[in-house]
Formats: sequence, structure tokens, C-alpha cells
Amino acid sequence: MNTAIKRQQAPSREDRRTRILDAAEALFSRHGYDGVTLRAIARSAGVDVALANYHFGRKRALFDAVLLRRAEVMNARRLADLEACLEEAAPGRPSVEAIIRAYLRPLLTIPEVHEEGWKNYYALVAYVNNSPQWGGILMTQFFNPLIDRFIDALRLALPDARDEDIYWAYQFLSGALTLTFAQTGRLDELSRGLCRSDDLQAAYEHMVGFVTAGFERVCRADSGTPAGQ
Amino acid sequence: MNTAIKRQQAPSREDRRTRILDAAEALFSRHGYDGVTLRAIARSAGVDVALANYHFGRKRALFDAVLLRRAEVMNARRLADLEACLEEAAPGRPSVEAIIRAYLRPLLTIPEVHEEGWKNYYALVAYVNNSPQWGGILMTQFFNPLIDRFIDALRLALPDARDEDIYWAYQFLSGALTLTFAQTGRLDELSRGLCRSDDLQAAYEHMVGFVTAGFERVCRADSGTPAGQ
DNA sequence: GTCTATACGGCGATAGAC
DNA sequence: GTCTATCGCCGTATAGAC
Repeated sequence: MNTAIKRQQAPSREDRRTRILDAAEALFSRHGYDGVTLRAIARSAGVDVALANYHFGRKRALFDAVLLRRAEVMNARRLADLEACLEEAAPGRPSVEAIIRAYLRPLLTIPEVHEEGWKNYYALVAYVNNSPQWGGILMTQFFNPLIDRFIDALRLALPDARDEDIYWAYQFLSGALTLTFAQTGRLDELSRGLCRSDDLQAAYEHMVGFVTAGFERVCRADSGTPAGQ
Repeated sequence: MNTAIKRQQAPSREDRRTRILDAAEALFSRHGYDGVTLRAIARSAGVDVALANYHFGRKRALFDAVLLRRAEVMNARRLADLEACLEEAAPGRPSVEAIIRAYLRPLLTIPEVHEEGWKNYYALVAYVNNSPQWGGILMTQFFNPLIDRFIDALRLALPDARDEDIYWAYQFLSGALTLTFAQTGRLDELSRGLCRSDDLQAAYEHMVGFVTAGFERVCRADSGTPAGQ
């Protein structure tokens, strides 16, 4: 009724919440947690200073809310892809490559993946992941349940691997992934335009090969860390 | 004369410069560029606010100076290791693994590598590399001449590789490397203590295998990016 | 329940006094 | 140069409008 005659009406509760999250996401991804004020977020979102506090509580809780919003979407998609991959292989073992594809593909098959919001989110995750302040706490908080499932699948695919080798390999995957999807433009500079940071399709194809080969090499039964260097 | 009778004397010019750089390095690595004020740096270094400005100019120039100080040391070592590696292989081709070792080994053979200063620097480089604000500009500014040499060596080791494949693989190496040396503690959490972020030796050994295999896979002549996914 | 206006104590920035 | 007065912005809390 009311909604039917809305035209240039004031934004709804959800509109405002979303705009605060969007503004916070953009600003945190550019300036880091300590480089952003609640007032700057409110100004950018076009709302009162106190509104972010009302909806999300303290600054730190808003930071969490920004991360959670898209992490939930992404984790659900990845989990579905992983389960499909395991089901397809059953009762045999899945291949490492199939698992890596299930982990990476959702990052670029999100329909709105080229919108600013997702791009900002990817940059924010890269910031969080690489920060000694946030990395240990927040990556664990938002991604551990999902990653534990992927590690389990990798144990299945690599039955002779030692756990520590799988964890180290995952660490390298994580670094390559978050840097690449942050789309910093660095690659464009280095390659003098030959590669484009925002070519997520090319990033995905290359990363699948690189990471799969890396896991297979590091997790070979004979690939120990010998006493020497 | 004066210097001879110094005991608990005021720190020298170089002492102060160094302390400003150390303080800036620590604070920038924790809070990002926008999260740090010149006053916070001065306070942490125990010097007057105006002194940072006197020695280094504007805030941005101080940021550059922090990065440059250790980048120069690291780049010189890497270049020496690369040249030794090429010489050893001449007139044949160097192996991919030997080149990767020359690129990574200097990161942990720095004698003072476990001091706070280097640890902060590694975290700072991870921040810069992953930042859409800084990544494109500063990584190019401080590391391009060196990396061009390594890319040349990799072209030699992988004569059939396409340039774009080498650049993508380098991007993944760069992400894995900067995240790992940032030592965020994330890996310790995920592996429940099985792996330790500050075990640089284990990081190095695993990374060499992972990255070498990744380059070899991605740069195989037949490893195209086919039209489909 | 949703939101605005405003206030508070704290700290950083600037500039004039010494 | 160093000190300090003052101003403005910080995160957060709260009272009250709607």
C-alpha cells in the first residue's frame, strides 16, 4: 500500500543499513580499520552519525558485519560446490584439481562479481588476511568452518600427505588468492599491460593450475623438509 | 672530543633518524598509512614532532623512506644470489627451482631476520602489496628492476613459456610470499598449532616446492587458457 | 522500533607566547 | 625550539522526535 505509492520516498530501514555497510566496506578497504572514522562512513552513506551505532553497535562490530555479509554468501556457494564435487567422485577420491576449482570458482561466478561492492570486499579480505592485527582472529572467525571442510577433502584426495604440508600449501593458496582478487593493478604495471588485474577468468584458470601443482608437489609422501636447508 | 665523553648523552642525529624509521615502520605495519599520525610516530620514537618532517619531509616521503631502507638491502642480496645462480648454470639453463631459491632465500638468511624490525617490514610489504591504493605504485617503485631480472631468468629456464603465464605465476608467488612472511598467526590458528607462522625455515622449504611446481605447470607449452572455463 | 540531535571526554593539529 | 591555549574531530552515549 504505502510501498505502492513510493516514488522519491525516504529510504527504508534496510536501504539505510545496506548503504552504511556499502560505505563502510568501500572506506575500510581503501584506508584500513584505523584510517576510517564512523563520521566518514556516515557522511559517505548520507545518514546521521549515530545511525551506524544504532544498527551495528561499536565500530569493531560494524567491521565484523561488513565482512560477514558477503562471507556468508560466498561460503554457502563454496560449500555447495565442494559437496557436489565430493558426490561426483564418490565412492572414489576427488581430484585435487576438482577441489581447488570448487574453492575458487564461486569467487567469479557470483553474478554481480564486477560490481564495486564485491571488488571492495575482495580488497578488504586481502587487507584482513595480511594484517597481523586481524588475520589470525578474523579469518578464523569467518572462514574456518568452511576451510576445515576443504582441508578434509584435500586429505581425501592426498591420502599420503602430512597434515602440516597441507596447511602450508593452503597458506600459499590463501596468499595468492587474496592478493589476486584484490585487483591492485600491480600485475598490469609489472607486465606492462600484458596481463590485466580485473581479468578474473584468466586469474582463475592460471590459479587452478598453479595451486593444484603446488599441492601435489608439497604433499608428495617423499617431499619432506629434510634436516638441512 | 664531545663524543668521547658521551655516556647517557642525547642520541645522535643518526640515532634519531633510525628511531623515527623504526617507529614509523612498526606503526605503519600495524595501522596502515592512514591510521598513523606523524605525532604518534614522534611520540613512539621519543623525538619532537617536527623532527620527522625535518629529516624526511612530508608523511608520504617518510613512508617511502621506511620501505626503501630495507628494500635496498634485500634487493642487493637477491640480485647477488640470482647472478650466482645464473653463473653456476652457465652456459646451460638455470632450473626454475634454483631461481626461486635465489628469490626467497635472502628473506631468511638476513642475520637479524628475527628482530622486530624485519618482521614489521615484512608485514608492511604485505600491506602495501595487497593495497589497491599502494600496490600498483609502490611495489613497482621499489621492486620492479629486481623482478624484471628474475622474470628474465625464468624466461631462460622456461623457454617455451608465454610471458603472460610467467607474469600470472609471479603474481601467485608474490601473494603467497608476502602473506607468509607477514607472520599473521593465521596459520597457527587454522592448523591448531601444528604449523607456526614464525617458522621461516619451514615456510621457505614448503614455498620453494609449491612455487616451483606451480611455475612449471602454468608455463607448460600446452597449458593454455582455453576459450571455455 | 527507527532515527536525529546533541553532548561528553579524549586526543591531534595549529599557531601564538615565551 | 619548546610550551601551551585553543579548536575541531574522534568514538560513543543518550534523550527525545516520530
